[in-house]
Amino acid sequence: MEDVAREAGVSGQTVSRVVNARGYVGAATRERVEDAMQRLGYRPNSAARALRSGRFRAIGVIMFSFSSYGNQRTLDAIAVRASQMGYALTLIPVESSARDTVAGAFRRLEEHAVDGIIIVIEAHQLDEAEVEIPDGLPVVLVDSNRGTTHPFVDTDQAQGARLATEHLLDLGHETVWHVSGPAKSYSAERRRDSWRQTLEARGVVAPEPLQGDWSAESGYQAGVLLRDDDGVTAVFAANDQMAIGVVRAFREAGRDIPGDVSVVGFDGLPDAAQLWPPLTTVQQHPEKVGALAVDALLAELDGGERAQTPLVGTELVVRQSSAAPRTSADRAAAPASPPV
Amino acid sequence: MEDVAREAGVSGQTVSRVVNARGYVGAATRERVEDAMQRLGYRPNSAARALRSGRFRAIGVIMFSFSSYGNQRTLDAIAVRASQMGYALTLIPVESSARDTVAGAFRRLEEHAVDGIIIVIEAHQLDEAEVEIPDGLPVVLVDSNRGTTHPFVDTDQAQGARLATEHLLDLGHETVWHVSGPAKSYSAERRRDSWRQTLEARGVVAPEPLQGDWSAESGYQAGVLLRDDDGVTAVFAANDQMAIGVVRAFREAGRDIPGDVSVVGFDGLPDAAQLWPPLTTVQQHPEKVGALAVDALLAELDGGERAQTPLVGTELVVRQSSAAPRTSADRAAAPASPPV
DNA sequence: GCGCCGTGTGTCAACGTCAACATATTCGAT
DNA sequence: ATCGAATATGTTGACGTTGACACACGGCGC
Repeated sequence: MEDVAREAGVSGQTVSRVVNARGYVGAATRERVEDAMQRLGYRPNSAARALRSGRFRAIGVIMFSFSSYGNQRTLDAIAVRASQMGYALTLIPVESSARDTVAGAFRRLEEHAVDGIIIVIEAHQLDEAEVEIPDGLPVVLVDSNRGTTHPFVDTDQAQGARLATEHLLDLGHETVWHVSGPAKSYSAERRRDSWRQTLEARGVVAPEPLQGDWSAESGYQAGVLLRDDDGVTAVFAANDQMAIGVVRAFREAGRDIPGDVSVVGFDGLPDAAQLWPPLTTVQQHPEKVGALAVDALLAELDGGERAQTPLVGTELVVRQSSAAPRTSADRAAAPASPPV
Repeated sequence: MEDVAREAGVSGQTVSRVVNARGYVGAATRERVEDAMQRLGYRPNSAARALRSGRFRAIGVIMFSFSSYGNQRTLDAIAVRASQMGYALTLIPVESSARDTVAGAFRRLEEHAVDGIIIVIEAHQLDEAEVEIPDGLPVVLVDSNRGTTHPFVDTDQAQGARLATEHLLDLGHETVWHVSGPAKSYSAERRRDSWRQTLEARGVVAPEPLQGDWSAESGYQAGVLLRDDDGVTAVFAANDQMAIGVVRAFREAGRDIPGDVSVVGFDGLPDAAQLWPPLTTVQQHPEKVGALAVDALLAELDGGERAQTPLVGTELVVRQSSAAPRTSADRAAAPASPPV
């Protein structure tokens, strides 16, 4: 900065004023300074700026590595929104929920230069990690309901699961089986609870849910358990990947999708439409979740007020993996042939 | 820091020495200081540190938002490795390759506190953006071959494409069709070139490749064009998503995979094994790419030497979407029925 | 007994920026 | 002609940390 000031024949303060467009600067002077900045390739030093102002214009994100597609998209959206708002994003990956790992992430983040933190980790895993969230920094939680102490943003899991379950019931299926996500997952819990409630509201008995771990492999294993039971005609998988595994299991046993069994997923993976058969799924909007999380954090930062954030809605996308169940007459007529 | 010093009855400098474990500090004093830090919840201020030392202990990553699965994984690996090495990661998303967008990303990154930059953007898109990479900062490129000016790290695209093509030829297919990635993509280009060379090395004429854009949808469209030609018995798609689309197209027309047509992908999506049929693919290792990129950058940072980084190898994973072609006898015997 | 080295601690200045204040100039209103 | 407001620029100090240097003390070898 000093060099620029000398080059332009002004004081450092004037350079500062030009850079920040604050206060009065003569037009000619401004031009001279801008010229000098250009020539010398001057870039303001953010460290000094941060030191002076106490603001870093950076947001920290704590997130599991190897995260789900949805979380990756959320991160992406957070990055985009933060960038729009002139904030940088500092990413702190956490490899497991082991307590010291998560705690270590917080420590690193505290030392690093951030004005606030967005945590994209399942609530239960957070609980498990027994992390005390530092109080100096504003925090927003995603995918979590530790809502009493910090604002949180999330998809409306319950609504989505209801849409999926009702869709299958409306098609005429007597009941709907469920392949749920891992026990520790808050989202999985919400989807499972909502599925059960939806069935019960219709006076239908909910079968015992099978538990997966979000992976297609676990969906396949659940499908293997289900496929030998002829009574199973409709399966709601808690995410698209597990739905893929379920489909594979049934197909492998020669049971047709959706002829013999309807399968609905959850997530809205972009490729779900191109699977064979194209997968009926609940479309999430992680990009909205990410943007809302940033907005909520910035609101806390600026105003100090706790932003009230609504849950982000989902939509059912009906494709070809779900259909009305075969009547017993159908079944006799066409044992197991692929549809067009 | 001042408070801690007062609390412990020492000077600020001694506190600094304790924090950084540098220089001589008496055992009793150290303990007193550590105690005081604990009590007061002292955290060193990174801005001041950076200002003083000129080092930020942070790495910037420039990457397209909505990036491919592979790049997401690479980012993840970069984050993990950087974190291990005590570096924070600053993520700068770029929404399009429009010149000012990318240039803007650089500017933001220069202003922000980073010691070096890793760029995860296709080389051609970089070229197009006509970005001059700033010379003050060490830069490592991923997914690119602008190798003359900066070190670069990448998957061995050519080797992978060769594996896939040779696999199909070895199964007995007369030739191999190819659904390539977008024209602007360096990876796509390398995979296509290698596919062609492999065919020519075997004295086989390469059919005209079809061009997709990495999406399953585009793979489907390519598949629609191919499926009516009975001569097509083997397709190598430049990524798994397009392979999914290709499979759907053939299935939709009643042509069996792998009975009538073999399909091989590229990427090693974790769910590829659970597709129906499980997809033969070329397994990449983005986690290695990310780690190497960080290592190369840190080597530049510390030593100033240009790290020599090898290409990261791939492996062919043979699953059930590829098989020997039917002989004409087979074809007459079993027109189009699903395998187990 | 003298000087020297190793150890432990304090003082000072500087990193680059910007808020606060001080100063200088111009111009219109009285 | 004088004053005050608006405009334009300079000076100073402080943000929190740490490197350079200075100082103080005890033990060792000669």
